Amino acid sequence: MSERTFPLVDLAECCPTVLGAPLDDDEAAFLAHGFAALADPVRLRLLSMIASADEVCSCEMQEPLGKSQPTVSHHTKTLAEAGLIVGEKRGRWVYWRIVPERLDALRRALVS
Amino acid sequence: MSERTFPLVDLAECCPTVLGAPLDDDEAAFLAHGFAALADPVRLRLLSMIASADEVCSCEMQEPLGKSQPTVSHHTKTLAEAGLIVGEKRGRWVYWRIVPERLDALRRALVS
DNA sequence: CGAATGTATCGACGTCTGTCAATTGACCTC
DNA sequence: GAGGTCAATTGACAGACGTCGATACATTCG
Repeated sequence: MSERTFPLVDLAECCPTVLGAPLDDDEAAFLAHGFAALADPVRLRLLSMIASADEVCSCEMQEPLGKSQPTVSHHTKTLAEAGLIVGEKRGRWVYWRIVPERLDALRRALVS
Repeated sequence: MSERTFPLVDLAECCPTVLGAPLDDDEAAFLAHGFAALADPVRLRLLSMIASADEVCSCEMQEPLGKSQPTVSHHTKTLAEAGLIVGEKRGRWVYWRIVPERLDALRRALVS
């Protein structure tokens, strides 16, 4: 392989990280739960739609995803339980937003 | 199996990101496959052990993980197929190393 | 009130996944 | 070669997961 520079300093300050020291059981389970929420194409598309629009109603996502209403509801629940999104009910609708801190924590876990 | 090459430069600059614009099906599937490899506590501990020691023999990981030899082999295969680690056979042993570029690509997909 | 609409839950189904015992394969050493 | 050691594969099994139709729950509007 060609040369590679290691940006060691950066943001490796807090939080459990995969690549620093060996993880214990609890840290591994916590991170695995987060990554499991990202391990499905439909959920990733859901997440990207929400992130791109800042706030999205469930009813807006069903059609572009090509999935049934129960399926969309199931996936939003999974993402919410993983702490990646939060929903707010206004009237008959539920509006979802990204939780940037949680995504950041997962991202930082992968810092080299 | 058609071989597809990813130049390092492209990996460093391009690549799908979850939070920028809505993902299409292919991008979502590609990322989901990567995150799925991270979605298991045993695999995360495996990965962190390899990353911490730079190079690790399979035989060294079986005991601290408390898993059977076939199970460890199964997980290393999963990680390798996701492109996160590579193995080199030397004599009777297989030594595993991290593939930083692949982890970086997944990490960058989560950039806000 | 009752009808309509958006969401969540339930039940069922097929598929995927994690696990291990048993076996096979590769390699080393005597 | 024979026997020993490490890794990969196979087969089997239980549990988790993605999906959808049907249904129940909430809220708004006549």
